[in-house]
Amino acid sequence: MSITSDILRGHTEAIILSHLLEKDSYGYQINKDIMKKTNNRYELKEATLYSAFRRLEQAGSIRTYWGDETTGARRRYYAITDFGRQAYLSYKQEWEEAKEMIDHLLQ
Amino acid sequence: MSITSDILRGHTEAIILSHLLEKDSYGYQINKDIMKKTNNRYELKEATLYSAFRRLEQAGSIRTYWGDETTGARRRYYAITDFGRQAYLSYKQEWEEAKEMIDHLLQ
DNA sequence: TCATATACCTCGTCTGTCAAGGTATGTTTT
DNA sequence: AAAACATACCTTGACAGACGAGGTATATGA
Repeated sequence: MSITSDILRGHTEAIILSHLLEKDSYGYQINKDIMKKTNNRYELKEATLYSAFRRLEQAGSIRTYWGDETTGARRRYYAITDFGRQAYLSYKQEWEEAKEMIDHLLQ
Repeated sequence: MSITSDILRGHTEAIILSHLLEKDSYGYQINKDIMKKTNNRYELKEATLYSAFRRLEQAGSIRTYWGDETTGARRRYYAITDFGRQAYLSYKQEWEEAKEMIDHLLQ
């Protein structure tokens, strides 16, 4: 596992929630968006993505529904819930605190 | 496992290296120093600390020696190597990049 | 027809963290 | 004198998130 992966560990759910704040989306699209947003420096692996979706749904942070595409592969959409919005804010604050702490510990 | 633990995951080695930049130290002291530095908001657990020491030594980032205390419990000191100093700088740069990336992904 | 892109998913492995346990020495409190 | 605490080291086994490797299905373009 690369250092980057370990540094990013634990942020997956927050990254997904942040993405869903704007609008509902589906796995494949979220993956592409994140790659684009980071200029291909970070690719959320599919297995990682789907296991995060499962955790988020179980926690009640997102809900899912099937898209009504009449052509192409079916899409499973994800929507953030009110609980998810709160979780996102909580994550974000934790990140701000952790960031400060790590900065301090690394001088 | 708390969210904080997962966010901090992967920083342990860098935190230790940063600490050893100033002066040689030993496990118990490093642990106390980190707690103090973070106002008790973060405690590096002993098992985590010692497994990090093992990885760092195996990688050649630190070397160890026994202290010459004539009283009290013996202390195993750790010293950063030149390779470790490079590793530290590498970590730090990765952290700066990751930080920017996460900030961007969380908006 | 075959490759590629879109779109979903699962299984098993790896690795850092940590709870729980242990050993030993010295000091302070009861 | 005994018990509790602080200092100091260490190991084992389990957990959980990340991910490599594999799978399924639909549509399009060469």
